[in-house]
Amino acid sequence: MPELPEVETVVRALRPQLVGRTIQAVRNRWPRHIATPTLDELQARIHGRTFQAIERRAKYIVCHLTGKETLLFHLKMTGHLAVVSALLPENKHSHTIFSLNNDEELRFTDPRKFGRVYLVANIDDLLGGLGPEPLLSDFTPQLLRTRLQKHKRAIKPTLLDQTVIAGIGNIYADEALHEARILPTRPANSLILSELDRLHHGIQKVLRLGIEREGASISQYVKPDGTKGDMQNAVAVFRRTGDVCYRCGRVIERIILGGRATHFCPGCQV
DNA sequence: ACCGGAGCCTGTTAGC
DNA sequence: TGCTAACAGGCTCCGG
Repeated sequence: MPELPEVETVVRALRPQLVGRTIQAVRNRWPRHIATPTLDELQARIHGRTFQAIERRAKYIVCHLTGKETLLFHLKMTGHLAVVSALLPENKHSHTIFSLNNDEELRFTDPRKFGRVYLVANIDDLLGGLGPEPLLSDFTPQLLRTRLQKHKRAIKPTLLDQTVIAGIGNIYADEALHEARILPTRPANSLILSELDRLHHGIQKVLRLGIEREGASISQYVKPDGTKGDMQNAVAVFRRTGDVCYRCGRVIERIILGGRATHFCPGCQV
């Protein structure tokens, strides 16, 4: 399930393969894969454009093209992007394929069909409502406090709200709360200053660890080259239900919170 | 304004 | 063992 570290890993892999390449054609075998505009308009607007820069914003992959167009991808649950030889046999779930000017193709494959392609002239239309990037310097404990004070619902689903903080998903929310020793059921606006400091530190620590380990290959996620990340071997609580906490020895529990599986240690998270 | 739940999807897993 | 039903969850939309 690609979250900030997984998407960052994908961006870092794709960047040297795509920057400077020109899109010659687009093929699509499932029209709803393209969220905006229509397939016809996408093809008309994208033909002949060159990748100038590729970056990540929240869980979006943002490709700046010549002509002030921006191509974006969201992998959602099972999306996979890779640059491969045009001779490689196609996967039946490769819904949208971009032919490049070097006998390679950028293929967006997604069995679950949650992922989407966007082409926009103004990225703020799509990204304007997102919360701050948790690894940038302007994300301070004070900013975290300001963002969380507005919400009285549980801290775990609040961390998943992309308008509050951008990029955190189910794995890293559970991991950050464990790192910070905070129960996921705590109301977001109930955290005291010392807890906010720990949570700020915990969020950054687990996200940086996830990037360093090139993502968590839990369920479907693999890197663009098809190999696994390593973060699944470094989680403290996620899907460790029934195992002992490395920090205090109590048994990890699993509850449903905000409709999401939530893993925590009842011994050291309060 | 805020919040919880449904819906989107299909491969994988759990349970009978 | 083999089948079916439940589950997985990021995000948007809708209704309370």
